[in-house]
Amino acid sequence: MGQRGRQKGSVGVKSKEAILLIAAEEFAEHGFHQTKISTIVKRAGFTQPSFYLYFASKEAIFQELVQTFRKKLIHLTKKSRLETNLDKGILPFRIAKGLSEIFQFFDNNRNLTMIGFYISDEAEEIKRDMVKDFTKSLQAEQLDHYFRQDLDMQTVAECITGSIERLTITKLFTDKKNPQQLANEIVDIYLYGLQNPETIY
Amino acid sequence: MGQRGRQKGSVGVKSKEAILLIAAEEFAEHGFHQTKISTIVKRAGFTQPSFYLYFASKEAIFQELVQTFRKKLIHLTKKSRLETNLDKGILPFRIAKGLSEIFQFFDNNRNLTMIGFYISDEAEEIKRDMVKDFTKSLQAEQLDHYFRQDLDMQTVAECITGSIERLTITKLFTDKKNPQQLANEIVDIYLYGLQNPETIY
Amino acid sequence: MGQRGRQKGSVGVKSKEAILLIAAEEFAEHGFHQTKISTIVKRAGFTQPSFYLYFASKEAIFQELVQTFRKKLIHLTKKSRLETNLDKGILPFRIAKGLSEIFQFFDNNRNLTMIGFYISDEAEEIKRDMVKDFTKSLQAEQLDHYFRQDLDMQTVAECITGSIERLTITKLFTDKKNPQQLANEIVDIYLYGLQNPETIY
Amino acid sequence: MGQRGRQKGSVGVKSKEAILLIAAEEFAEHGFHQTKISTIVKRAGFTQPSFYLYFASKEAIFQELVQTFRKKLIHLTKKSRLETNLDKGILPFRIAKGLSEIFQFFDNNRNLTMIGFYISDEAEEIKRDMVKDFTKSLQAEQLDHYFRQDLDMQTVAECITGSIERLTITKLFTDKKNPQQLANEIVDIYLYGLQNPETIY
DNA sequence: CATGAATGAGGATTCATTCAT
DNA sequence: AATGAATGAATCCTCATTCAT
Repeated sequence: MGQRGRQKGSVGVKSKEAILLIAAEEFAEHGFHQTKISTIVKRAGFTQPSFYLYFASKEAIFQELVQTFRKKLIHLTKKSRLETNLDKGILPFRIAKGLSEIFQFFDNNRNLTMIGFYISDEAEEIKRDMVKDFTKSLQAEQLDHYFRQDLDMQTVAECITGSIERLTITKLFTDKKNPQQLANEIVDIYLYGLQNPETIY
Repeated sequence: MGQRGRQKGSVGVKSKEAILLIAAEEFAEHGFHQTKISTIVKRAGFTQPSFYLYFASKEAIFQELVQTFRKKLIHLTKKSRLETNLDKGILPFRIAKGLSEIFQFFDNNRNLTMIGFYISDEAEEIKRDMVKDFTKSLQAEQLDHYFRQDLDMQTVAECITGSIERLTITKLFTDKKNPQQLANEIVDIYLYGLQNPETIY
Repeated sequence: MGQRGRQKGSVGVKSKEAILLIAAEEFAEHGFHQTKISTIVKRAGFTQPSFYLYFASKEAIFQELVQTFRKKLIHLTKKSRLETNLDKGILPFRIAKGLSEIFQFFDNNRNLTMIGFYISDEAEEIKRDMVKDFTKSLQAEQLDHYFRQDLDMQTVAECITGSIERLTITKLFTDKKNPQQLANEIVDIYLYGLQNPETIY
Repeated sequence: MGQRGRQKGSVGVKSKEAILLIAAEEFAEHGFHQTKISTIVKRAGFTQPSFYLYFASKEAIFQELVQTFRKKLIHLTKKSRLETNLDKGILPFRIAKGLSEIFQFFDNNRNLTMIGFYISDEAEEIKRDMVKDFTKSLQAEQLDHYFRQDLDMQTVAECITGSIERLTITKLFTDKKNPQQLANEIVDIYLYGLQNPETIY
């Protein structure tokens, strides 16, 4: 049991990765319950027992995909923060870059994103982490008086996260807009608001 | 079969509603696949065949709940539009009222909302309708120069919808904020943006 | 789950009993692991799901059989003790009667005995209880000086239990000797020993 | 296939014996069906195919262990008989010695005994042989008038075998009594019986 | 209006065993 | 002498659904 998945040869590694790849497709398209191991395995050119050579259960492979997504996302966040510290660019550009990277990452990992950000039970937790992260950044800028003092930055973070969530599905994954565009638009909307500055009330 | 659902007797109606109520709870909490008819029926104090007296299948009862949600939401939207036309109040207030009513509706119909807005396959379509609706309103105000001319109002509508989606789950259903508060905050954020107006770059 | 097996109608009860009966045969003949639910159910004229209408699992039905055996055996023991107290007959006769009843019970419940006394994991425990019971009786007689003072009555009880175990398989279940005969022989052997009283060393 | 088991190299022999040793442990503890080749092989530090280098199947290795037990037991019996013939000691001592040797053998080969005497299908046959052996000896002594004439010596042999069976499990393998003690007690019980010789009825 | 009883169809998982190297 | 990789063949179990009453 603990032995599972510790193959050393390259053939086994490849088989495992082939299964993971197809599993990601299946889970992304059909969700957890409607995805059948038999289908995954058949598509990968194996028989059912082979699956259990590499994964302990259906839950296990799903978790592996979720964790992969999560780790990559965390890595992205960390990297982003480091760069941010060094970066001397102006604020909107910096924010846009961060968002753009997220969209880019989602775009490059569509199946994984579907699984980790939408389908899995951990999706909520993952988003919570994202919100936490956003909140911290936003609050920092708020302290620096870049942002309005009267806003609840956690609510703002939730809003932005929700916007990302939606735009990813409706614009990014439908190939209607690219990561950069989406990032720019979000920044534009959230930074300056809808109100026409020329209109006076 | 053609007979199904045409019960007129009050006993049957009550039974059906009891089942619907519990089904909503179960679907909302466990999702479609993990909800078992046996559980619903047991909780409602019936036996399995009784279920099929009122609903053609598991899909059917789920659909019935989704449609109930959808109709109510459409009704809300229509009512809102009618009132809006008559309403002569200033814009932010009017928008906030519309949002508040949505949140209020979600709050009053938590299980139904979970099902129709989050769990069902139609959720996407329902949100699309909501986005369409928002887009129309936003574009109207844009034409009236209340809103900035350079914004893609469909994207804005997606953003707002995503924000509602998230805040409903994280703030409304956790009883952290009430409908009015959430509506006000959204309006505040989207209308005026994050940028501190006093800070000049 | 907790509901399983609580059928009220007589048909269900009969079905359950039919399954139990055949299951006893199968388990007795093939042991736990080699007994297949599919076989039991097929022989009983049902399909697999019906099995789970009455029993939670393969383990569950096996346990039910074991417990039935155990309860019956305990009941026998208790009854035997009560009668013993009233009985004023001479000792050997009383012992023989008790043993005879055990053999009779085993003979009347061959499959159940195979399961509870030989196959199940609880067999050891059941025998331990039997040994405990015998030990108590034997020690009582020892205190009354009917039996030799220098014997470890627990060992004697183990010996008798082992003898019963073996004779049941080799003589009783092969129809070579009947319960009464076996009981008498055991009494004769254990009470008076092998040694020829006429031979002097 | 024809090659199997004919290894001459010392490495192979050692590997085979290592596997046999561990297999004995596993079979003794978990029985035939619950013992997994994968476990045996893992514990022995090999991979599954290596197993089939030495044994044709799971049944085969089990049989090998059973046969080892059986041969050793037969050897013991033969030796015992030879010695017996030469032995001029008095009867009870001789019998006790024989029993003691059996218990000693069981004690020295616990796993093998569990397998051959309790778990295997051949256990019955092996016990039958033991009974046959005992019967012959007992009948010889009966002819010599050392034992009572009115006893069915085969039944006695069954009883003794059952007693051995039980005491081995409950007293010997639990380290509560040693081979010599057990042998003496059995002789004492079976030879002289339970009845208090001083009590007259 | 309601139920006791039963099932069709499928899906995850296990394990002994083998092939190619 | 040994192994990485793979599989055939089962087996338990679940759940929506239906039939006869």
